[in-house]
Amino acid sequence: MRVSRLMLVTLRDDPAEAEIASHKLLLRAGYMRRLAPGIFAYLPLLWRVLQKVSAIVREEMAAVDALETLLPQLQPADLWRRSGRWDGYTAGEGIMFHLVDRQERSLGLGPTHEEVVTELAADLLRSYRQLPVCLYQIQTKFRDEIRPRFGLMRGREFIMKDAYSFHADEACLQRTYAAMDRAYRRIFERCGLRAVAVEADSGAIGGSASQEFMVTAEAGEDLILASPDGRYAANQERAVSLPAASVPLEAGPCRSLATPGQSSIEDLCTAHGFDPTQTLKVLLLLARFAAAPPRGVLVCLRGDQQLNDVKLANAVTARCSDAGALLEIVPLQAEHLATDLSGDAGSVPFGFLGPHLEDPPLRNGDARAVAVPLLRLVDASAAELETFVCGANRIDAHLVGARWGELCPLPEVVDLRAAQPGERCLHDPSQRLEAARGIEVGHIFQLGRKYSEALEARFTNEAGSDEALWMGCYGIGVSRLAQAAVEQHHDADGIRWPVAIAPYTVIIVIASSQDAVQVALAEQLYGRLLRAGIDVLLDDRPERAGVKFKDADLIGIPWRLVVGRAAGDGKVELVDRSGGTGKRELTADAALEELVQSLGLQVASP
RNA sequence: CGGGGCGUGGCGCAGCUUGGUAGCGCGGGUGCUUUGGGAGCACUAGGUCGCAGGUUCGAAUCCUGUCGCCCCGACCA
Repeated sequence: MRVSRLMLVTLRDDPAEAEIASHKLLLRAGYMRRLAPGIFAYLPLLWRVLQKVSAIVREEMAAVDALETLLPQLQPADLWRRSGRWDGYTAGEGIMFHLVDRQERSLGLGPTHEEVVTELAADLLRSYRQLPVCLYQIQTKFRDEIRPRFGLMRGREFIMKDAYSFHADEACLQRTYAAMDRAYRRIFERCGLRAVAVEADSGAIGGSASQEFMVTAEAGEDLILASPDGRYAANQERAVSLPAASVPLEAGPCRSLATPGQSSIEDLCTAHGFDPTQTLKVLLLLARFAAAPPRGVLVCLRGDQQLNDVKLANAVTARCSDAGALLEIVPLQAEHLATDLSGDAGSVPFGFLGPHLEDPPLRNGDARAVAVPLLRLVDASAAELETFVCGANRIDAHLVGARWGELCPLPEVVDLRAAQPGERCLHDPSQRLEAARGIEVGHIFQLGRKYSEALEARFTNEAGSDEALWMGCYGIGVSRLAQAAVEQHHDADGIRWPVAIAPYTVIIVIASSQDAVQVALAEQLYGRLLRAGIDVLLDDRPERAGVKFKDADLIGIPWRLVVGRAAGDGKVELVDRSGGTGKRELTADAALEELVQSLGLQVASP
């Protein structure tokens, strides 16, 4: 391709709309344009990158016998109602774009395809003899993100590869899951990305095991915690660790302590010389559901620990399975008691809560007081305390030396604390978690039978009886991956694409387009590279050399061939954009030979 | 949705405090010169200052409302 015909528009200044390097560069270098928040036009250069990524994905999917397909993006609401996800995906902070058609039918614009593909499986898969199968597609997904950000990092319309596998039993699912894990590692490696696999929360997709693939980059939205020995890595949402040991509280009977105005752990410890690890943090929260009234949740953590919202949401969801989708969990405020629970706002001593807080007495319609049970959970860090300091459930008072069992029964113990960098690992307490930031570019799940049971996707097993399919699903954010690559591969001058996903592999720069000798040699090289099957750009624009060098650096073509002063002697310069071999003057043939060889191709004769 | 910031030629910005009818850099076009790291000179096209009200003799500037965009939080490939 000739640059003069490429519709290349590069910008000298950083666009005001972009914050992070990759977003700025993709805009500046003419790869994309924003149409609306989270909605982008992929310009020809970027489309080539996306095609190259897709080609690698297709090869690796083929290698694990996945079948490419293309599923509908307009999806009937009924299908989503049957899986139980319609409300969660459309109401409240749901992310599904949805609409009503002229026949008054509700439709959603596909944010993901578990429902559609499971419906297909229910129709097509009847016998264990057909299993396992894996379908995938590379397609635009629509998600009404609460806050689109950073260009392609979090778009409302983006390209995703999503794959779904179906199995006769869990062991088979696990084999495919493992094969996908390996395929994903190959994909990211072939794309030239440094990526790490981490244990992950399954989120709204559901299912059991899941693993994310993170491209490490400072601009990443996720925090990864990993052990130095490489044996453990997890998203902080999911990560587990050993908290620091607590400082034992001096022995003695449980006593009351006046703590006027000391409603925070910090105030309490400062005033009385307690260590935060000796205290109990008691949080009163309100969980809202799609299909049930709100419910109060009482959570106990050790005073120095932080609540992990994701773990809590999972715990609440698991214990309120008939309440419909969990919409949100918010700190319970005094006004909630009256408005959401019809309770008495004065009855809860906020700031001085203890685990023995009674269920809030509520006024029913007939004015009789009824106690609505709180969902009570305790984190292991708090459950392990022999004695502790906690709120007395009276304003301006705490208890010192309280014990589980004496004060109140120990609530259900659940892991609810946020692991932090520097904490000891479970698998080897001599290892301490290290933090890194990452961009999630892939996520694989063992879904189990969640969708197949809901949508009655059943098959006949070897024994002749009917059973629900086992499922897995596997996603890669193709457009996000492209931007993540830029985030990981750029310098002060512009993008430095890995060769495998660069829009073009080589750019021939004619230093002086007025020089007939240079033009002739450049054209000859251009033809030979084209014939060798190399993706080559010829910068034939009547610009000064400096402009072309700047643009070549900015758009990030891995190899630059400069046809300049030495063209008369048949010599050119070969420049490696990643800086590997620097700038060298070679004969045209030698340069071509080297290029072709480094790219593993056959040289074409003049 | 809550908190913060910003809307001025295609892009990046100044002007607004203290109202007087719009400016700089880049980019576009034409010509001459230049020609290996975003050239110089000259000429030129292009903006009802997000929108709507209001105050005023007069509004980019002051007031009210409204819309849009960006950043921080909930969301996720």
